[in-house]
Amino acid sequence: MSVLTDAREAGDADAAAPVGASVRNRILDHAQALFAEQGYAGTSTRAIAQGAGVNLAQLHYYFGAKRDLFKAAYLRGAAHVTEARSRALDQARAEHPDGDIPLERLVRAFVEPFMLNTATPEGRATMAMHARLHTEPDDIGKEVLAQVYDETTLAYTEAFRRALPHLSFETACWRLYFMMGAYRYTLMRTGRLEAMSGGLCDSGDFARAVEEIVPFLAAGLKAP
Amino acid sequence: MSVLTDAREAGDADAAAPVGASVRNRILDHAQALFAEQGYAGTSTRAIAQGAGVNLAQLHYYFGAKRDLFKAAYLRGAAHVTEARSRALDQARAEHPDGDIPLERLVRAFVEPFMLNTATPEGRATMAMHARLHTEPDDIGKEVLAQVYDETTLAYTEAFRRALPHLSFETACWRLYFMMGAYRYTLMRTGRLEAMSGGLCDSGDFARAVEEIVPFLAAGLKAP
DNA sequence: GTCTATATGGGGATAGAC
DNA sequence: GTCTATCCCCATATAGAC
Repeated sequence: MSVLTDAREAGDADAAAPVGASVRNRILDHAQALFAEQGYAGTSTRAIAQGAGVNLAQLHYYFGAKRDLFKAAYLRGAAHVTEARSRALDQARAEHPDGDIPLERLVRAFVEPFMLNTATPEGRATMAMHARLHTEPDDIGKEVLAQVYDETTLAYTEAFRRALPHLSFETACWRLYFMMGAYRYTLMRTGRLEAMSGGLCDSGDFARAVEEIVPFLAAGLKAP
Repeated sequence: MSVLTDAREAGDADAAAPVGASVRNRILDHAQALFAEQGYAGTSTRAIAQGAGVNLAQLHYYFGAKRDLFKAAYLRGAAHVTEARSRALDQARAEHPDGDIPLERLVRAFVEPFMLNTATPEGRATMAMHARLHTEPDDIGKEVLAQVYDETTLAYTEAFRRALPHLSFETACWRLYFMMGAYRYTLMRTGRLEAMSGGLCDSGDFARAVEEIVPFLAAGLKAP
C-alpha cells in the first residue's frame, strides 16, 4: 500500500522519510512505528511529525486530534489483516466441505495471518499495536478492536467450538482466551525469548513462531 | 504489609486514603493502582499525589523521580510474589525427591503464585503492573523484571526442561515463551473473556483461571 | 516532614499569514 | 496545503518558608 523504509528507524530524526510518499502516508507510517514501540501515551504528536518530516499543523490538518490519528494509523494496517483472516478461514473451510476442520488446521488459520503480516515494517508495526492494544488508556483499544476484529473473531470462535465439542462452553472460552494471550505476547517481541534461550531463539522469526505455536496451542485446546 | 482500601477507587478524589496508613504507603498504594490501570506514561505524579491525599512535594521527598516511584511501587508488591514462587517450587520439589516433578504439578507451581496473588487489591495491582511491564517505555520493564524475577524464573525454566526431555532446547524455550504470554494476558483482565463468553465467564475469577490454565498449558508444553 | 510557590519544559491544539 | 508563531494547559521537579 505504501512504500516505506524500516519503521524502526523512526527515532533517528527524519532520515526515514521517503520523498516520494504522500504526506498522509508518511505521517501514518511514523505514527504506526512510534505508537507500536511506545504506546499511545508514550508517543507525542510532535515526535510523529518530526519523524515524518512535516510540521505539527499539517498533522492536525490531515488527521485532527491525536486520538483520531491513532485510530487511523491502526485501522489502515488492520484492514489487511482482517481480510487475510477472513480468507484464511474461508480456505480452511473450503478444504473441509463437511464442516469439520481439524484443530491444527484451524489454529494455523487463526494465527498465521497475524504472524505473517509481520513480513513488512508496516505490518510489524500494526501487529505490535494490535498486541498492546489492551494496555492503552481510555479504552482506545476496545473501541478500535470492536471496529475491526469482532466479526471475524466471532466466526473463528464458532469454528473452534465446533472443532472442540468435548469441551464445555466455558472451558472453551477460557482456552481461546489463553490462546489470545500467547499469540499477542509473541507478536510484541518482548525480548524474553532471547533472554531465556541465551540468544539461540529469535522472537522476530515469525515463520518459526507459527510452526512452534500451532502444535502448542492445538494440544492445549484439545486437552481433556 | 499495608492496610488498604480497594485500589480501584483511586480515581475518586482522595476518598480512598485511609487515615491510619503512613504517607509512604498511601503513596505506594495509589501509585500501584494507577500505574496498573494506565501504565507508566499514562499516569501523572499529580494524580497519584491527589489520590493519596498528599501534595506533590511530599511525593518527591519520599521517592524522588517518577521513575523511582514506579520501581518502588512495583518492587514492594513483587517481593511477595517472588517469595511465593520460590516456596511453590521448593514444595513441588519436596513432593518429588527423585527430581521428577510431573508437568502438571510444575505448571501449577509456576502460575499459582501469580494468580492467587490477586486475592488482595494491592496484589491485583502488582500483577497488573507485572502483566503490562513489557509495554512500558524506556525499558523500565526490563530493568525491574531483571531485578526481581530472573533468578526464580531461571530455576523454573530448568525444572521445566527437566520435565520436558523430549523437546529440543529451542522448542522448549518457545513453549515457555508462549506460556508467559498466556498467563500474563490472563492477569490483565482485558475484558475479552467476558466479551467472548457473553458474560458467562469472569476473568477476575483467578482460582478458576488456575484450574483452566493448568491443563491447557501442560498439554501444550508436552505436545509431540 | 509538610506545604506553597514556582521554575522549566513538553504536550495538544489552533490562528492566521502565505 | 503549508508553515510560523503562539495559546494554554499539564507535567516533572525543586526552592525555600514553616
